Amino acid sequence: MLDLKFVRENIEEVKENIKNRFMNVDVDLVLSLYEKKNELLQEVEAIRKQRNENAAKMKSKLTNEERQALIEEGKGLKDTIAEKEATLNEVSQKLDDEASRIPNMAHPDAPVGKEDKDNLQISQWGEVPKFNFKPKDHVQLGQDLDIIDFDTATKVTGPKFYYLKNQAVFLELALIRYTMDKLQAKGFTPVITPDLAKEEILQGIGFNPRGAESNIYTVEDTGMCLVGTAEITLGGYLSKTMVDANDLPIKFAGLSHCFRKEAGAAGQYSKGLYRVHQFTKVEMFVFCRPEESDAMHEKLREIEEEIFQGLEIPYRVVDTCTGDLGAPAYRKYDLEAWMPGRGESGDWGEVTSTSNCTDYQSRRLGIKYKDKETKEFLHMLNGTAVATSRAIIAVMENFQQEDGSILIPKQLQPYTGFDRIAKK
RNA sequence: GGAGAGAUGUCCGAGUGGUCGAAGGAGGCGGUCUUGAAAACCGUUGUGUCGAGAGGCACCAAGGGUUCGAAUCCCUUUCUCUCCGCCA
Repeated sequence: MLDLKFVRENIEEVKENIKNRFMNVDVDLVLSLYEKKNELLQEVEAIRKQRNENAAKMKSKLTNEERQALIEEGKGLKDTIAEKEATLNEVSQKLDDEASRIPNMAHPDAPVGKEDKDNLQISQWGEVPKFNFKPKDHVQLGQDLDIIDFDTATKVTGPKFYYLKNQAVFLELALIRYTMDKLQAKGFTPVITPDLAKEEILQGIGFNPRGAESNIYTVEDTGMCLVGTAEITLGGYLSKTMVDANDLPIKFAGLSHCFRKEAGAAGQYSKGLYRVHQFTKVEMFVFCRPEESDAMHEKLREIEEEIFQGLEIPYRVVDTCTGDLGAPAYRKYDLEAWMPGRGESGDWGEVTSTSNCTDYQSRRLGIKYKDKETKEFLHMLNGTAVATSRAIIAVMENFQQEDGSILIPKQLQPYTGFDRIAKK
């Protein structure tokens, strides 16, 4: 969440930012609650002071009457404090609810716009493949080669689940290992994270675990949720800690499953593996000094590009518009890979996304860094290294051959142990 | 899962319900001494929050409770250690 002092001093900028993001938050309500909370806080503290003074008086020798009088007075103070505190808690809770709905400020260069068509393409890499046959989509390929089974998953679990079989298993494992090796070489600490996390961590990261619009599965009676991304467990890793500035930047490469409800999402553009309830992802996560975060964000984007270049998959990079930024993001880049089976005759489909969330998450999670002069909230960034489901789509569809087989990108072959997936 | 012990500041470690934001030591920082260093000595050394400021309030694993008053008493939870059981 934003610093409320900042909100108080930059009311118009905050409102403008909310408008640019096409969100609806009542900033004036937040400010009036903030003011009210501070008033109540001061009242409560003034009475607590009286209580402390009253208690201090009783340290000295007193007559019974004097003592009794003080005790009576103390009892009265105690009741008053209890009442005031109850109101204070109520107001604080309301304030917290409202304030956490205010999104992060956006980078001044982030394009202003409402939806994905307003995103700004900033580069493109690779050649869109031209087939001298009609390319299949990955659903067809997966079925023909017996490597992905949606129908059985629907029977056993439900729609938007899948079994990977045969070589697809090794393709997924290869993508993970290929990515982990690259990231480890770049100084990221490899991590396999839990797939569940507490609600408070979700909220700190900026996810809303509750409500109809939530994309998150909650596990009944446990206070936990299935994570939608390792961003949650990696960001939560340092919650409530003070980091030594010399240890920054801290870089994690986290492998986890990702679970998303994806309610209502269906249709041609989300078919097959594209939008599923469970997938596997290697996520990059960085904690750094505020002054480093812009450069670090560019670095994460470059790493994502390097990974897809290594896979020889054509992609373009877009600078996400304000309306399409998640609430915690200050700026976001997406890589969209070419997917020959998408839409009528192929289309770009998002495969990675990297966000600089500045101190929006660290403030809520309580993650600071310290050096000689400073103790401040640090900046947190995340980026997809590889979401295996979508990477598998890109590999299958781009590398398909006329005979229905699929070639494996060169850099992946040492990890798969085979260079082609063909019909048995 | 069962039985027991414990959790205090950067670390070690004391703490009878009121004089405890917390003894003492170590470490850090500043200084005296020294050609320099060590030793010795002196001083200083938590965080958060509200407030323009003065200053206040909160925090002794976390959350509740008892009390005029809780680091100290009671309950719950978490974690650590020892022993037993179970287990991939």
